Amino acid sequence: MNIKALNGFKDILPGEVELWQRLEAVARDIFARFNFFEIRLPILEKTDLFARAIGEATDIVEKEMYTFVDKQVTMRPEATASLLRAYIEHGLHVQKPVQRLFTIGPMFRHERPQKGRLRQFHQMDVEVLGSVSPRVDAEMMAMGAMLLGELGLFVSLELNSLGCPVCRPGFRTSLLAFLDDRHRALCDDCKRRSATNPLRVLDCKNPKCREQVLEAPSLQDHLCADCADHFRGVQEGLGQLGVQYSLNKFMVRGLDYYTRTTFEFITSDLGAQAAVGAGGRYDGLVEQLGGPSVPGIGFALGMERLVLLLQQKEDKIAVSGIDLFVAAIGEQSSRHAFGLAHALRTSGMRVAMDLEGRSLKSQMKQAGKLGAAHVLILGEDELAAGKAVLRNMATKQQQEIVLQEEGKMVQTLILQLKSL
RNA sequence: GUGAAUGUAGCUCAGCUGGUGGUAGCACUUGGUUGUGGUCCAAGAAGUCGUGGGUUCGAGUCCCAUCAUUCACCCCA
Repeated sequence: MNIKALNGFKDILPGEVELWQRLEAVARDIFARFNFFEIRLPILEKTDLFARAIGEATDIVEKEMYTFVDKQVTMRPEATASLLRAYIEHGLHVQKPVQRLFTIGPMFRHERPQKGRLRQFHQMDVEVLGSVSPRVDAEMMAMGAMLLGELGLFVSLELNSLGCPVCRPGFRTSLLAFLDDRHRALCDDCKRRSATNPLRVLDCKNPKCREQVLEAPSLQDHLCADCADHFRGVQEGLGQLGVQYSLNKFMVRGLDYYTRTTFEFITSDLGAQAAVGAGGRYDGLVEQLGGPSVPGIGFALGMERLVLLLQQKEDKIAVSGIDLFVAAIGEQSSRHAFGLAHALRTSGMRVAMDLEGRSLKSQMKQAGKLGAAHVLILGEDELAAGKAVLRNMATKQQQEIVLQEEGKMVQTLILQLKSL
């Protein structure tokens, strides 16, 4: 019986995990600069939460959720629903009129895995609740762009406005009329979509549909006065902050809750999984979930996809080395070194030693691989003479050190490591 | 859920029209240096050739099934 990880579930091993740590460190730094606070959320929620937030008719809810049917609970397929549930449950709108929150963690969707798409994947999710200001929208995108920029990634930003419950029905009607005229020319999926979710036809990848849809009415032309004002404000803000973007009238969202601003960070380097980050405004959602009437906007970054891009850059991540390797020869020395290494670690140093009784040569090799700055060699001869040899691995300089009682020895070594 | 490709050492891969599993690279262990790393050299260890059937004197190689992986569709971050 050979047990392997589940299809679509991955181990992140040493060597790759450093990239994840760097990604998270950069992200946390930038989120802090923009005054966002972390919130940690459970992975399991009532199934109903996702059905109501994401939309009963979406693919995610219809066929991709990991649900314990008997318990009516589901492993979260995205973060926004859980975050809003917590926001409402704890009355966060009362504590602050505008809440800026982020969360980082695994999400679960039962899809067929492929490049940049796993069944357990990780997102960094950022949300602002309580503001309708178009500057917030612009700021969110600027923050995303800054994050990607500081990671050294070149990703483009696409922007659209989906309108609101006031203007979208009108657009829908004219879109439906347009699609009806060309029903025959559409692919089978789009024939179905015309009935269920006509907006989706706009971003069908089938070339035939794309051609048909080129002349389709544009959402941007059907916005009501308020939405048009808002959309103008967003673009003005982006311009002021120097964020590069392009308008894409065909971009719609797969989740039902989006209104007005939607955007995607897109790369051409990941095959079919072009979106490394996406989000938008969801002004009615909090209320729809039983909370106060509070507007919101958020976006999520796909961490696997960002890590793939970082790997493609092939920047070598310097593995942070250790301070000291204690090399001992013989049982007596090894016993002495065992205690000394522990004392050094207690005082805050990164220390390694070999516990397998290997040759000095082998121990030196290990020290080299671990990136040890120094090696303390404790041989039988040295021990007998009450001494040890300290070697600087970079300069190859060595110097003798008189062995002392452990506490003093630690002090001496800390000083010597700086000077040698 | 649909389609295609691929499964040989821990990893990356050779292995032609069936004839004893590789002086292959990386990684690992040991040695060259009786006690000194990164380079170099040598040796060593490591495999039910995904699994199960079939064809054949003989299958890693051909056929069937099955499982897994990958890419794409779909969907999405």
